[in-house]
Amino acid sequence: MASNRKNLNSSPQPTGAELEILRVLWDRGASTVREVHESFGPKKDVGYTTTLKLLQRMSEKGLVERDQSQRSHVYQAVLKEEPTQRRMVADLLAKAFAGSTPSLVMQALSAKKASKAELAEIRKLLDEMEKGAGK
Amino acid sequence: MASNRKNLNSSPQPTGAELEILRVLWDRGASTVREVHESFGPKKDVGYTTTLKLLQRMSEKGLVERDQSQRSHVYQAVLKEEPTQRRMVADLLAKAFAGSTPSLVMQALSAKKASKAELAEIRKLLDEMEKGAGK
DNA sequence: TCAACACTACGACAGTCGTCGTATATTGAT
DNA sequence: ATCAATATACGACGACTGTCGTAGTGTTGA
Repeated sequence: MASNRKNLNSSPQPTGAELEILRVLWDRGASTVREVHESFGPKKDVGYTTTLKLLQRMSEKGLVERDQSQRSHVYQAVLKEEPTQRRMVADLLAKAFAGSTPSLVMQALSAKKASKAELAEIRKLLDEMEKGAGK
Repeated sequence: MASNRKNLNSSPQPTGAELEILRVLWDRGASTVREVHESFGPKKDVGYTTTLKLLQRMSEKGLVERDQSQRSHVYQAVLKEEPTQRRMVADLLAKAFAGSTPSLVMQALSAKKASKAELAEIRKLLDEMEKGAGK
């Protein structure tokens, strides 16, 4: 029996709801369930125990880590922001864009028009990229 | 009763497996189940009826359309490639990147290094973008 | 001290996903 | 006419998701 052939080594690709929670954890750092839950504000109208359950399951999966030393457990992200984003964008790139980065960038830009400052930032990225990518 | 509040108007966000099928349909145009199935090749080792079922469900959801006039039904994508890609990248942008397009572009570039030609193509995109986005 | 409150644990549920197995119908060649 | 090959239809299953309800337990202020 060669193992469960499902995750375990290759990171677990967070689901939509999990991602929303990770965003909060990435933005505010280690937080209690209550803090995560409240930072969803009036949008995302969902029960407290839902957030709790999600966090507990994420903990089992190893997406977050929890400190149980206080009465209110404190959770923090295990998955790091950039690598996680990279994995997800790479996945989308492969699955939906047949690997074409320019297509993806194009749709990203047309989906949400970037400010001048952002465009400049991207240009700078390209410069650095080109330097590195000699060939 | 104000409707089911679940899809119906806003397109259904294809799942991973559905996306793989859409890719085939986008690339080769209308195809039979067999054609779709075979174009997965030896990778994606899955039964024929799985592909069939997927296509049937996609048809129910309105993601694809089928022509039953032949014995082998012919399926074609209803969802158009670019708008679908745009929706998905917009979604990822919001959920995982807190709306920062430069971050997304950065991770896209570092996930799969682009060729010089591709970098040039992206640059061109930026030029056009900047022209349009006067402010 | 004790009632109101805050937290976690746990189980449940309906819906979706990807995957098949099996039944049935159609076709084409022998 | 029959048989093997090929299609579709359909139901099922286990896993996973997002969502709660409820029970139990610790905390605290009047």
